[in-house]
Amino acid sequence: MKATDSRSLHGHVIRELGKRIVVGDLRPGDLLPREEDLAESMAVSRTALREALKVLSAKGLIESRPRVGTRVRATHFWNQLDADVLSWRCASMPTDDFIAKLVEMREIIEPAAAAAAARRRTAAQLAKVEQAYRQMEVARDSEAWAMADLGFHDALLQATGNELMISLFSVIESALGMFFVLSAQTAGDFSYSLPHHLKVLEAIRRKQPEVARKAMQNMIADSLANLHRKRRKSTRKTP
Amino acid sequence: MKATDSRSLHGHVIRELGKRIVVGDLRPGDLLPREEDLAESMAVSRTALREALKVLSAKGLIESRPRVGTRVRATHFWNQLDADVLSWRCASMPTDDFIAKLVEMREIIEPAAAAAAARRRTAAQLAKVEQAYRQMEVARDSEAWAMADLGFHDALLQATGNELMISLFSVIESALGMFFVLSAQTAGDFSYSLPHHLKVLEAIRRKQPEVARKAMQNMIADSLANLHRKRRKSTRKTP
DNA sequence: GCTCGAAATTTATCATACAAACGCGCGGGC
DNA sequence: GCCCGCGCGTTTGTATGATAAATTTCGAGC
Repeated sequence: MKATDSRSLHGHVIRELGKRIVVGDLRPGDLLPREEDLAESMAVSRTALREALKVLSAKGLIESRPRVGTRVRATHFWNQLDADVLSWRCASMPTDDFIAKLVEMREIIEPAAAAAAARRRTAAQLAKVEQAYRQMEVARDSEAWAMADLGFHDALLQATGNELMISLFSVIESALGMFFVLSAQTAGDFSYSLPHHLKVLEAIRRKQPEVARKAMQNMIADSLANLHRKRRKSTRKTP
Repeated sequence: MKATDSRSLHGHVIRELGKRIVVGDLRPGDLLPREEDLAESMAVSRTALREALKVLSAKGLIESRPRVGTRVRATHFWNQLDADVLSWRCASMPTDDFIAKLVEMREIIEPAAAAAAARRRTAAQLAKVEQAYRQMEVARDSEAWAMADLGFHDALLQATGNELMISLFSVIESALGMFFVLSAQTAGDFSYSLPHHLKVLEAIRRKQPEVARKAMQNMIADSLANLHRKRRKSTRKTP
């Protein structure tokens, strides 16, 4: 996905205020300073500030009313699935709890996506998945493999033909990508996960939704177990 | 969820332009008129127009660059899960195809949510679900039942403790609500679906994730079958 | 023909002014 | 003494005009 352009001035304001809210520096119910004061304190014009406030308002983070001011809304109003909101949370809140929620979403989507792809894929879409798989087969270094793996999952998502699922997965995946570097998979891994990918591919080719779902579940389970094992072995960052 | 306030001036511009883009009146790649001209054609100041453009930009619908202008982005950049984008699609594109995609998402989320709720619910959260169920039991008119039903699903979602799931469901549900009036369930229905709700509740109480998932799947399947049956009987709006 | 630079156009940002909405307090009526 | 309504002040909403920055385009020079 795309995050708000931080280079532009109001983009910077969006990021700054958005982070402060998501992190909890500004808490729900809190009243922001007057626009004029806030603009001054961030060294931008009121115009630029207001453009930023409008965007944050669209993300459900704040609410402005004449005479009363701008206040932070309750968390249940936030667009939790917004790419920015998600990335701000990821950038600051390294609680395993939140990561677990992201992983849970991934575990829900991907098997369902595999099943949907198996049910509805066109010939062209299947070809794309097959091509991605072949690129995984011939991948030599871990970078090429990571790229091909990404392509496989993307092709699979496209084959579902459901743009809502595609969008959801893309958001979740990019958020997860901020924790687990994609190229973290070392050379030993693909000989490990390649058969899983093959099973998913075969199920999609044969249009067997439930088989595809199960295969994907197995793949995820293995991947997670692998990750945990590695995490335990390597430097433990968890307190 | 909350949609952008249409009463305010820039809110109106957001809705107007957003709809035009989502509907396809303005197609990806199209260049919008200059800000000054566009502002004039919509009878607002350039300030208000720009605030609207910023919001649409945050939703991924458009992209502005100096000297080049503002152009509609490709659909795969759109925040498909944005409440506004979804509602605009619903308000204009009554294709059964899109509804099917929404239903598919719901079918994916709810069983998973039921399972998660069964796995992690606290005592307080269980109490909320039970309370909602009891209100369904005593509901006499269809309006009260619809309200209680909504409460049940909400309590269940809350019990998952995953705000991402809550947000996703809320967005999908409100979009679906634009097609199927919630109170469409007539008196005959709840005696029908109440046992399903009870099974879900029981599974959550006993912390049996897979049982809860299956029960929810059954409930959805019945609900859909019921809907199709009714749709066929009543006036057919489909061409 | 190619390269580099100046110009023109459009968005980005700013400063200022006015309008509208709304809470708050004051004052009058009962 | 208490309630109701009206005016005032504050803050956001909108408008206007000007300037800066970016980037495409076109032309001049080699």
